[in-house]
Amino acid sequence: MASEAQSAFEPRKTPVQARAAITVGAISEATIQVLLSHGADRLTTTRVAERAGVSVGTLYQYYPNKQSLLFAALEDHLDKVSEVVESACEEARHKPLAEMVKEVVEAFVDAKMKRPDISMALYQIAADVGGPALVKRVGQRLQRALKEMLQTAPNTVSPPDRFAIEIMFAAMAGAMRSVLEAGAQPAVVRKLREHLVLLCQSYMAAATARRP
Amino acid sequence: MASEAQSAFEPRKTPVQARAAITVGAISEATIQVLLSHGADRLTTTRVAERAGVSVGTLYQYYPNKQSLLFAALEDHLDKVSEVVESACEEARHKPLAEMVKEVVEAFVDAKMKRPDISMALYQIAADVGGPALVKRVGQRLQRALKEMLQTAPNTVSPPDRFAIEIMFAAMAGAMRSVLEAGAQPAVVRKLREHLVLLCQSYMAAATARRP
Amino acid sequence: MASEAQSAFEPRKTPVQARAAITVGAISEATIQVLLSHGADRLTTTRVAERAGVSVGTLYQYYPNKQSLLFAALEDHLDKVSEVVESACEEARHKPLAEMVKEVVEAFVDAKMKRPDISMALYQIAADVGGPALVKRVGQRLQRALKEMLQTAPNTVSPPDRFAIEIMFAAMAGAMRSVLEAGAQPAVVRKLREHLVLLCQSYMAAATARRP
Amino acid sequence: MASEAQSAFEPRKTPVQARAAITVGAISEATIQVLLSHGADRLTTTRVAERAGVSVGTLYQYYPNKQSLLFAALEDHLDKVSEVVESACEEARHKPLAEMVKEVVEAFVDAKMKRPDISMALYQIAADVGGPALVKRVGQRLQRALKEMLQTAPNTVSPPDRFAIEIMFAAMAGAMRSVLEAGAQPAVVRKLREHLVLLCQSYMAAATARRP
DNA sequence: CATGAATGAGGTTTCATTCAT
DNA sequence: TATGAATGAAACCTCATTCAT
Repeated sequence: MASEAQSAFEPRKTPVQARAAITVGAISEATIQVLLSHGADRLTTTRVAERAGVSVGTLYQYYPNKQSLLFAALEDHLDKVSEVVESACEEARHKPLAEMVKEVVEAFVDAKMKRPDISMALYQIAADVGGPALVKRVGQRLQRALKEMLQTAPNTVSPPDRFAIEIMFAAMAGAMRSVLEAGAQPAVVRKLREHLVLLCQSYMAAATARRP
Repeated sequence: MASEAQSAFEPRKTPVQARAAITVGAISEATIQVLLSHGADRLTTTRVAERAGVSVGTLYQYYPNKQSLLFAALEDHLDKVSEVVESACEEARHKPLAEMVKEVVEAFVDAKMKRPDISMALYQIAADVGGPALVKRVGQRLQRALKEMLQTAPNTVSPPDRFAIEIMFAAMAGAMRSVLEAGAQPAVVRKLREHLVLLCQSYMAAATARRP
Repeated sequence: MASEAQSAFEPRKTPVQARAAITVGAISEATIQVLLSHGADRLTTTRVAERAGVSVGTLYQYYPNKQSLLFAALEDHLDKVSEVVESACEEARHKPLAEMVKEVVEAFVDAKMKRPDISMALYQIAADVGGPALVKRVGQRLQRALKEMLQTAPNTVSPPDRFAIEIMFAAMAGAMRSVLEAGAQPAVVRKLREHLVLLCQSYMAAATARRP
Repeated sequence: MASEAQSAFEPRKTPVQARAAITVGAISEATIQVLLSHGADRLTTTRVAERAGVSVGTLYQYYPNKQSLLFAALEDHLDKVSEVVESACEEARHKPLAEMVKEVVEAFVDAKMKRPDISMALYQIAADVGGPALVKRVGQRLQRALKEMLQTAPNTVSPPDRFAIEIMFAAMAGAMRSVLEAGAQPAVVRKLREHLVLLCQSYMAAATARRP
């Protein structure tokens, strides 16, 4: 059901020769580079190909159109972040609620802020490329991981519901975006980390029914 | 033929200027309409002019370029929201912290969700048009209002600092964006309102030092 | 019912200013010129615009795409030929059958061979541009004219039926095409004229039931 | 490994050559298939190769370029039709004129209408691929066969001249094309057969000087 | 002032063809 | 010989912006 909506974005062919795999990697890398150095509206397929050291034609052998190229870049990034957060969720199971939240939030912030430039660059294109749909999909994946983790919290009668988790997730994402767009100074990022932990802890605590 | 029947008490607005105001309004309105009906990437200056019932040339007499057109639309929207929130801040002074937060958050949500279509449409263009800078400017205005309000909270040793307010603001914005992009069903919006109140209240409480 | 199938080919706007009318004429003319001088596969929209002394953008103000440009050229030509044949049909009413056929066939040949270069050039594009559909439409118009003329033939019990007329028409067109593609030497064209008259006369006579 | 188990009596075709023949056949077939399923302007060499189950590279080992590919398809078709008509001409020698014409015309119509889809598909490419020249060559071959046949007609002083034959041939071709492009309904094709016989008979009769 | 025709740089995309593996 | 990845010229088309009327 997701595939039909985005078939126009799916990569065109899977490389079978070694050379092809290298080419795809180079194009993918170049997409980010161009996004960073020229900005979203000066990103042209020709420029990306140039930067990747291939011809435009080659680019179009692997991506059916410009959107799919950007879509893939966004997807890659979100997948990486997702994996990190999912791992954190698994690691934190059965720990006290506050601990859980702390570890997951810190993992999220660290993953997103590892390459602030890329994170920011991708905000530029998200709107044009079906970003919201993609974010939603990834969000659901993470929310499931969060939910399962929270169910293992000790001394809990009923953990926060789906919606609370969704809100928390969106709130974090919003705060990070705001900081990124303000320049993401390391000192600020450190404070953000602390504050988001506090914010999420207090919200989760408020949304959880505890055993007396 | 331009100044017939003009009372001496009316503001010194010549018919020409009055017509100009109408034209600007129409263009501004048309910008949103086109954004809604065609999407950001099919918004052309010609189309906007058409929709507004004027010629492109006329459009360019009021806006130096396309960006300024979009920028103005975004600014308008943010200004309206700001005003609402600022009023709420003034009204809520000296009330208990939880009350304060509740009233302001609800005002914010209501203002933003009054025309969900417009809010969403503007997300599409924010990235291309210096949105972040504008949001930052408006954000600072609101944060000042919030800060001043919070300083009047009773039984408080030290109110939340600038950064906490900023985070809270960004978190709210992020959560609202998420709900908007998911379709903004009225029922969901109601739940959002409640949850954001809870989120902000618990966060503000955690970030405030209280008198024992 | 014809318009829906070809809406993509219809001109984009009707010129309202005098300048625009000149422009459209120039583009139309240039289309034929380029077709003659470069051939169908070297006809590019840029080249046509160049030849017309305007920019590509201007061309696209009046024709939504390349096809519509070629379609218009073909339509123009067929319309002109149609008018000539229709007039001939009206003039020839009530004359003896052989006379009728002679006059109409000669009118057709003359109209088509007036600018053999254009006729030939258009064969090149007919296939790509929905030519058959257009030819069919024009054909029906002419067949109606022929039919009405034939009904006025003296000493006739029943004139040739629709199908015979259609065949005759297609046969003439085929023979002319063949001669055009062979170079359309004037001497050959003269012989063609005579032979087509003979062919059509004998076929029509054979397909007509006469009063004894 | 290329020459195992080869009987001394079989033609000196190495397996490699045999495979080549199969490949060429497959490509040729694929060309028509693609023409039918995608249309002339979406026929690409890669697509043809894919359909034939070989790689583009292989295609280019048998055909120096795209044109030659299409040219070969057209030539094949015309050759098949020619053979049929030539046989009919030989069979019909010495029969009465009307009989001759009837048999040849019917053979022609049947040959062309055996695979109406292929006939139509080839119209699409004829213009781009030197069709006229090819048609002329094939036409001359058939006209010679027709002429020789007509010279054997009994009770004839002078048979129709070259030009009359050419015209008749082109007229038939035109009429068939028209019917094909209108859909080639079987019932229509049957009527076409009858009418073309009539048309050609009456024209040939008119163009022949008979013994009194 | 308004109009809308004209501009043209520049973007996306295709596809015949080549050649290293 | 077969493969299919790579090439890149060249086509189509858009749209922000200008300026004569």
